[in-house]
Amino acid sequence: MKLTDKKREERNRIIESARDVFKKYGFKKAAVSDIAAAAGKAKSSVYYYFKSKDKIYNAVIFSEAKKYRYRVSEAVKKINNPELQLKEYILIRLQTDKMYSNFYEAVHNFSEQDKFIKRLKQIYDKEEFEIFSNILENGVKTGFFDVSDIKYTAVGIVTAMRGIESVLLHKYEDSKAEAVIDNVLKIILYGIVKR
Amino acid sequence: MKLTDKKREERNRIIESARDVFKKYGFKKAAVSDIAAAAGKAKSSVYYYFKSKDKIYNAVIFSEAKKYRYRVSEAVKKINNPELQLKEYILIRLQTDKMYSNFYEAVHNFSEQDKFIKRLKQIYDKEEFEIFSNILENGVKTGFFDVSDIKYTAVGIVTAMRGIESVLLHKYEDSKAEAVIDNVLKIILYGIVKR
DNA sequence: AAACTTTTCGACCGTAAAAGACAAAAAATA
DNA sequence: TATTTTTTGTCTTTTACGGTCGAAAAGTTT
Repeated sequence: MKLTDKKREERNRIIESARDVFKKYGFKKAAVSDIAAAAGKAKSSVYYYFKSKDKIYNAVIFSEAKKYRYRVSEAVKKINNPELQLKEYILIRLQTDKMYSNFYEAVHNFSEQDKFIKRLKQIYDKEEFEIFSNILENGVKTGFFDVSDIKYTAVGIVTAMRGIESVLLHKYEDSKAEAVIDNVLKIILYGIVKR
Repeated sequence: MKLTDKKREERNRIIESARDVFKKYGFKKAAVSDIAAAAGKAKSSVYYYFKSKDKIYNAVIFSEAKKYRYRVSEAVKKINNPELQLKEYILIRLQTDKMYSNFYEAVHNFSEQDKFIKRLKQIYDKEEFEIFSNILENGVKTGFFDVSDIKYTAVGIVTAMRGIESVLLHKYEDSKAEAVIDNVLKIILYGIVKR
C-alpha cells in the first residue's frame, strides 16, 4: 500500500475527526466506530487507512505535537528577546494544555504500566524539551542567559513548570493563573539572567 | 433497607461523583465502575445504594433539578418586578444549560425511543414549567401581566425559548446570545404587559 | 466477646459492544 | 472491459459492562 496524495489527504481527514473524538471521550472510551462516524465513513474504511486504534491515536498525537511546535516556533520567531520568548512559550503551553486537557489526559495522567502510553509520553516529552532547549540555547548564544548545562536545565525547569501548571489548571481561573506564571517566571529569570 | 442519616449522606456523595462522571462522558459511556472509582468505592458498594445505573442517573437528575430550581427561586425572590424576574429566569436557564450541556445531552437530544430517557424528560420539563408558571402567575397577581391561560402560555413560551436557546448555544458567543435573548424578551413582554 | 447488623468488596456471569479481519461490492482509472 | 483502488457489510474474537452473590470487614448491641 503506497501513499498517494489522495490517500494522505483522506488519512488526514480521519486524523482530524479522530482528534475531536479522542478529545471528547479520551482514548479508552472513544470507539473506532465513533471516529468512523465522525469522518463520515464505515469503520472498516478507517481500518483501510490505519492498522489499529493505537496507530490512529499515535497519528493524532504526532499531528497535534507538530501543530503545537509550529505555533510556538512561529510565535517565538517574532520575538528576539529570550526573556519574552520564554514567557511566550510558557503561555502558549498553558493555553494549549487547557484547550486539549481532556485529550491529553492520556499523555499526562494515564496509569503508568501501559507501554503504549509510555511511548507516547516519551515522544511528547521530547518535543517539549527540544523547544525549550532551543529557547535556552538561543538565550545563551545571544548572551541573555547563563546556563551551564542546557539539557539538564531544560529538564528541570520543564518538569517544575508542569507541576505548577497542573495545579493552576484545576484550581485557578485564567487571570490568576497568568499572574502566578508571571511571578514564577520572574524568579526563574532572575536566577538565570546575567548580572 | 431503611434510610439512616449516614446512608443518605453516602448516597449523596455517590450522586455527586456520578454527576461529574455523567457530565464528562454522558449516560452511555459512563460506566458504573467509573462512578464507583470517582466515589472511592468498589462497584458493588455502589449497587448497595442504588439498584441500577438508571436509578443513579435518575437521582442525579433530580438532585440537579432541585439545585437549579433553588437557584432560580432564590434569584427571583430578590426581585419584585415580574419583568425582571422573567429576564433573570431565562438568563439563569441559559447559563445552567451551557454549564451542563454535555451532561444534559441525555435529556435534550437522546434517541427518541428510549422510554427511560423519555420519563426523565417529562420530569425535567415539569420542573421547568412550574418555575415559569409561578413567575407568570405572580406577574398576573401583581397586575403586571395579562395572561388568560397560564398553563398553555407557559408551555408555549418555554418551548419557544428552548428552540431559540439551542440555536444560540451552538452558534453565538455569550454576549451576542444575551443580546438576542434581550430582544426576544422585549417582544414577549410587550405582547403581554398591560397597557 | 459473642451474636447480630450494616457496609464493603472481590469474584463471577451473561450479554453487549468493542477491535479487528476479510471478502465481496462499488468506484475510479486505465 | 479489465484492473486497481477504495468502501463497506459481515464475521470472529476479545474486552468491557451491568448486575448478582456470598463472604469478609467494620460497626452495634446485648
